[in-house]
Amino acid sequence: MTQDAQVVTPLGGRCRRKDARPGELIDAALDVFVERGYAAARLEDIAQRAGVTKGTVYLYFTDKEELFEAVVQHTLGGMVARGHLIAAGHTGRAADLLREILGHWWRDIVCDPRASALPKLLIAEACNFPRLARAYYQIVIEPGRALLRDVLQRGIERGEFRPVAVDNVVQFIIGPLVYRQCMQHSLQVAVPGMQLGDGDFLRSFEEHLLASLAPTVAGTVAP
Amino acid sequence: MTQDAQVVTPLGGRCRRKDARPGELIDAALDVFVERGYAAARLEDIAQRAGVTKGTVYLYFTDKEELFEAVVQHTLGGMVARGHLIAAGHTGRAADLLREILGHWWRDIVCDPRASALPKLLIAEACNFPRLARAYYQIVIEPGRALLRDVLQRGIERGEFRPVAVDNVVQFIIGPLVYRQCMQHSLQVAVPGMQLGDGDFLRSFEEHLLASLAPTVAGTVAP
Amino acid sequence: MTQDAQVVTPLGGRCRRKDARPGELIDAALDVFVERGYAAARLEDIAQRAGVTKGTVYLYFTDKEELFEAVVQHTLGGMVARGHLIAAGHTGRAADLLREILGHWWRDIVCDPRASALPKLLIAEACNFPRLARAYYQIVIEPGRALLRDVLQRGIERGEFRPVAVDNVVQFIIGPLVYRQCMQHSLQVAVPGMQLGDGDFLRSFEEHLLASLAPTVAGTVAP
Amino acid sequence: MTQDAQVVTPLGGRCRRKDARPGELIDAALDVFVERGYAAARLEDIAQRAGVTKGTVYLYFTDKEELFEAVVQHTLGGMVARGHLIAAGHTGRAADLLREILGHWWRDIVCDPRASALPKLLIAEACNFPRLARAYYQIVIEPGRALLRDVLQRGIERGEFRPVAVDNVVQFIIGPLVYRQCMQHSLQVAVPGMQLGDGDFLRSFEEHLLASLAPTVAGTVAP
DNA sequence: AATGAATGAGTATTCATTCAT
DNA sequence: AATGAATGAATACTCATTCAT
Repeated sequence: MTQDAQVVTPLGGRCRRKDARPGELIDAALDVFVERGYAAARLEDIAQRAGVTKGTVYLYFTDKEELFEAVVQHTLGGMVARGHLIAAGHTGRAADLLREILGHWWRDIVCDPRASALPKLLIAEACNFPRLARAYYQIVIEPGRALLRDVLQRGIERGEFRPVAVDNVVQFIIGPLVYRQCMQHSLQVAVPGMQLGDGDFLRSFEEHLLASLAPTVAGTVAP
Repeated sequence: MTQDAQVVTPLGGRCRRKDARPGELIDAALDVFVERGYAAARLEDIAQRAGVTKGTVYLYFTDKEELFEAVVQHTLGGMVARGHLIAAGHTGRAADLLREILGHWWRDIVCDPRASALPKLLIAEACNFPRLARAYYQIVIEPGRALLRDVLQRGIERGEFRPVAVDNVVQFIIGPLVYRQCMQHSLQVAVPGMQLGDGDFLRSFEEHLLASLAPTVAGTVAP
Repeated sequence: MTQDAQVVTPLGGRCRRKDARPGELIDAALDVFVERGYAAARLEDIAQRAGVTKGTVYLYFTDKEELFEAVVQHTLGGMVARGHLIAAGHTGRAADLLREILGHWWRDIVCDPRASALPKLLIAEACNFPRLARAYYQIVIEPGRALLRDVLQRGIERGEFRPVAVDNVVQFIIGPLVYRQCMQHSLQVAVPGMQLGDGDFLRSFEEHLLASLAPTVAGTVAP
Repeated sequence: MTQDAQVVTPLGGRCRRKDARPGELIDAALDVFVERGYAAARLEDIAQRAGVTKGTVYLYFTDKEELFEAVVQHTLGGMVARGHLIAAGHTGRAADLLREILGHWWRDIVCDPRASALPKLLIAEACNFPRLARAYYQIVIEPGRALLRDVLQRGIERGEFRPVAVDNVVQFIIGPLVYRQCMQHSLQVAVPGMQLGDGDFLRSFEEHLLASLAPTVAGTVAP
């Protein structure tokens, strides 16, 4: 009853009640899982970061595994929609679309300290959480690839890009960005001076990709 | 001959193999670390797979952590050194040198089901074992980057490559390969049908890089 | 009343006794340490004797060593303090004060089968637990010596005692009592018939000390 | 065969052969047992200090317990004989005999870093090695007490000492010296600045005892 | 006689999970 | 709904002991 004071939040904002708890726990858990990895993450740390005690976690999640899965599922949701919307509404040049998609990836995910952390988690735990791995594959990876495949194919069909092995090039696009995300949340934390390229990474990367995709006048590329 | 007497142990039980043991333990440890992850790997399992008991591990390594370091050092330490040798002895075109280095990386690491697993391990555990992360950085990452930087710079100086932001391009080279290695040991294990590109990945990648690096006749690249 | 609800636990199982637990654990630990010695004392035995399980010990003490320190502090910490209080409030003859202090030592420590066991423990483990040894020195030994030093000095200044080498005589006072305590918990346990003097030890000891400290008419003491 | 070089020692002294081994091991073991206590003493350290390897210890002693018992038995031997010889041959004043005995105890045992260490060991381990405790009692303690008892009784009979409770006074003589020996090998090792009296301990002690034993002219001792 | 590689039982410590309040 | 005291299974590490050489 005395607690009701909390429900009436002075700022009129979101009040701390049981409805908010799962989200707060998921938030806190994401942080800790990312920092420590699944095995080393302690329920007590997660609870503390969410401002509750260990026991409370079990009111919302049956065990650590379920919490982990909820964290991933919840964080995954926001990562997909945008790309498809962008592609669907785009009518201009394929290069511009590619740039736009990369720009969004960069700003919304790579630069977001929370969103950028998921790949590391999934790479580390996929074998122990195959169900999660499959969800991630279906929700993030396959749609993401399809998106990039479409862009490349569109560009090739229009003669904007040279004909390349689309599925492979998709990996060349995904690889450097995911690699960077992983490093941000692993080695770079442990090795203080470590750099991940020399500034303006996104611009460099766009240029790199478009240079590679540019149609050649003659077959001058590779011997 | 003298060695054979030791290797072919008549009795399955205790046998003296002081010279061979560290290697056998490192081998077994690599397997178990890759399968289970560092934290979940039990010293007893590692020992058992090496055909010894727990205690024996501590005759050769002071720690679980030291064993892990030995695994990394032993598995990848030599690889980068070999790359530098190749580069040092190379006098031909930078593109050929790049191809040669990528070929070695591909065949000796990416295609080796054990060596290819280490980046995933390191990414997963770097935050919890900073000492290990720093060792990996010094043994593998920094030398590897330096190697690729040299190749690129050599190509640019000779006019074989266009002038690019070297440190970034190094990441574009490393990214797709490490990403592939990570996938091989995580999602691909959990998602049966998952593909990592459509065949001839290495050839595609070489072509992709060289196309991007090729000097442009005019500024035709990107607006 | 509110406390009683906790103390009388209806179910033998889990009950919350946060306030009482540390004391119960210290009690149990003293027993086990005395019986087995520090190294041979198993945390599990201590826990069991306190009616809890292993894990519970770690809710209250970070370490076996810290538990040991708590045992020493709790068992002897108050005793010396009491001695100082007695000395501070004493205005009569030094001999009487000395008798009073010895009486307390005798009744509260030598005759307490648990408190009397600590010197033996400390003597046995000091080399392996220097931190503990230093704590014991500061909590028990140095204050105890200071107390006796004061009494002797007071007696000498007042002419009640002859002038003696105070620091040495302090050892002559401590020695027989600590020696007796050690024997009670070692040889006397193993050698059934062993005697530690012939009754009325305390009275004898007081007389012995006061006879030695008595001022001499002439220098008749030693040739 | 090449080893024979060891047998022919250049200095003509005691050569290292199997006959000497047990003694060397006992020597080394005494050191380590005293430093660490029985439980914390590692067979490997003992072996190393004796210049052999762990396995060798088991050629001479069936296990750690037997080695410990051998150490104590062996060291005990030297501690008894002298005192009795002195007493047997003494015809002068009891005080002089007491002084002589204390002097020998002081110089041969208290000041000998090896011999002085036994009491600590036995006090610490008597409960776990009752057989040893009984041996120590019979070989050292009881004869030692008897010796002191005789001296005191002789002094009392001759009127050199006042009539005291002999068995108690024996403890007052033994206590400070044994206490000192224990401290030398325990707290004093761990607490660097610790002092055990202020110099000339032996002289002080003799004086202290003789002052206490001196016959009183009148009943001036204690009320 | 000596070695030292190998063993494996034993224990302090951690942490996910439970449940009385 | 929330707490936090209590649990107990799990594991890294130590060291006395064995035995093939």
